[in-house]
Amino acid sequence: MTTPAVHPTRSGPVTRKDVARYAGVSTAVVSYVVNGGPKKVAPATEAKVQDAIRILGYRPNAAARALKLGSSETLGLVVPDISNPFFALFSHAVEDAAAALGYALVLGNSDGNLAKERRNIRNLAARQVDGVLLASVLFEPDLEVLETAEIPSVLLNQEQDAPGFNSIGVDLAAGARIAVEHLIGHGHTNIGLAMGTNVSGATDGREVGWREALQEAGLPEGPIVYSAFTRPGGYTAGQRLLASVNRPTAIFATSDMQAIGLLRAVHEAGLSVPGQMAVASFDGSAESEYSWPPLTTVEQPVAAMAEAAVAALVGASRGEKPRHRIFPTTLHIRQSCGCP
Amino acid sequence: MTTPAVHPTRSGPVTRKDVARYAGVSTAVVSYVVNGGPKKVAPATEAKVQDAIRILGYRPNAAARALKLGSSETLGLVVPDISNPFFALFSHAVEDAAAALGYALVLGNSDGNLAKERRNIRNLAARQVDGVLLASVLFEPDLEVLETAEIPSVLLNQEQDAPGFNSIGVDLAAGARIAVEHLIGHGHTNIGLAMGTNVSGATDGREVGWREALQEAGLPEGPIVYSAFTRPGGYTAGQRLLASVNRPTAIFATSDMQAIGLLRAVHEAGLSVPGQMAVASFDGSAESEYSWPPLTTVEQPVAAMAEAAVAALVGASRGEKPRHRIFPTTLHIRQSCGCP
DNA sequence: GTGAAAGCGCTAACAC
DNA sequence: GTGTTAGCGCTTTCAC
Repeated sequence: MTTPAVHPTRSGPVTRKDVARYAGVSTAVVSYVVNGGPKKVAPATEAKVQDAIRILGYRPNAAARALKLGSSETLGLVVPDISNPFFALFSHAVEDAAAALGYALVLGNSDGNLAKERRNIRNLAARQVDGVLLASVLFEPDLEVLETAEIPSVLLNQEQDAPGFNSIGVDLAAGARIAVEHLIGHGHTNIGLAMGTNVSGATDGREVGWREALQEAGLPEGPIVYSAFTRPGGYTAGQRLLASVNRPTAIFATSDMQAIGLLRAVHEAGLSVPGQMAVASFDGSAESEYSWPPLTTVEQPVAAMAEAAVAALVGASRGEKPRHRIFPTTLHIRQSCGCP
Repeated sequence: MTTPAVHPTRSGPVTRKDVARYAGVSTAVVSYVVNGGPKKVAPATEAKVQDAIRILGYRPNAAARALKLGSSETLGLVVPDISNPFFALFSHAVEDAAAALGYALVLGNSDGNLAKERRNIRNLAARQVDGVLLASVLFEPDLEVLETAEIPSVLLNQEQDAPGFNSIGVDLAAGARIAVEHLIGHGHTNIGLAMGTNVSGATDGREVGWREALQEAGLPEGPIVYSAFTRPGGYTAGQRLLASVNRPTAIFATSDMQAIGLLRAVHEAGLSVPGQMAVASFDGSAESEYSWPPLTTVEQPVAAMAEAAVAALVGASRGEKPRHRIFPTTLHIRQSCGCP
């Protein structure tokens, strides 16, 4: 319980000037106290100012500060869809990392729509955000908007290096490989792939990893089905995979959401998981732990990536060079693969 | 493909002054063009200005505008946890509604922590957001922070009216009632409740609705288990409900996430759903559609609520009175209840 | 240790 | 239809 703030009788918000007058000091001193610098203030004066601030209920005006300083202490995050659990998790981690550094986070959804993505970026730039984190709807993002926006940025979910840009991603191929190798370890010889589709035509690292693991084990390629990185996408992928002429006994899905959809298709077909169909997936979202059966999944180090992304942005305003960072994944073993 | 912007040779960002000089007009005219008012501009002049803007790559400085206007055209959203699918969905809807009105959305997670919730609100207030949407960690939110912040606000997930505040909620009791009535319609006479817990002690409307439906049907109350509104919470609730002396044949869970956790507990116990245990839940999140079996759930009109919340905030700055709005829910019938 | 004042980029009232 | 200008609240240099 703190003493309730007594509001000033005069109208309008309390400014630094009011505080100065009340405390009997200049506005500069109020600034020194509020910001802890750049000048020292006598303890007695400081106390007076603090009192005035509390009594008047003064809150600094961030817009004025942003105007003066040229920095809004705000970061922008543009994702295809915040209600995708992976991006929701990521957003949370980004918000944590940003808040720890005193930055607020402005959120924008692009809904898988390039025009909307661009609009979001431009909007953020106009709002003087100090940096933007972009999970593009494109596999190879449209760097021009970012360039003309002249704003520090980090490309998220980015496996390939984009020179001149900060980027962050996971080692998709390595992650897929450990998952598929694990499935192979369970004795499967026909392992299908439920591959999510990108807007671009480039081959996703997860497809590469799946293929590599199979090759190294001297196994033939199982059936591949391409569909969206979503629950419905996984559902139809599952249906098609189950209908394929050489039906696999195990499937690697490139996202947890696809795996969830796939699980539904498998259950509907009356097959048991992992008995008649083993499944492994990618992302490590919370949802994967409570599916039936719980999913064996390749976990992305979301918190670490978010921290690195925010750090890169904050570093960029200090003149640090853009760089490309790839994070390792870890296999989270649960029951869908056949482990007890 | 648009003509690439030619950047000015001089350093620093382009201001309205640069545009004015380049176009050979005054800064006022640039403002009139950019804002489409308040004065009319001759078509020829307007064209010149537009050209200058494009050529110089001018972007208005939102901080300056916010300072001048006293409005940042930004809304704040504080939720317990954006990675909770329900809040993720809600956030998306809020962002859509805000963007449609030209507002950006600043996101804050309170992580179920009251101190953090308060810090978020104060932070948003300092940033001159035009309003905050608060999904409090408390059942009866701490209105003092909001009051002293002197900022328009809407309380989300708020069943009860908080005089002087905008609030929005769903009719929890009615929603629970239709779900439980549906379960009763399937012939169940022993229906348990997996009730999520609030920080406050007030009785949740969903508990009321469950009880009412049972009473009206002349049925005895089934077992109740209280636990968190989460997947793990639902999981332990499920385990306890299954272990109860008079094990129910159907359970109503107060959130989809609880139901997902509950489903896992039921599956682990080797019971079939809905055969040996029927389930219905609350929220209508995307996850509920792809559980096994798909959940019969009470859907909240998230988009409508988000729009209303944003409208209330924008209305508040125009002097509209705060009001309390309750939205109806709809039962989404899938298979977990026993329907084919 | 403290204060006066310039100026960040923008809007809009007012003058022409 | 266009231009001039005061001032939004803040930071910080420079003088005291």
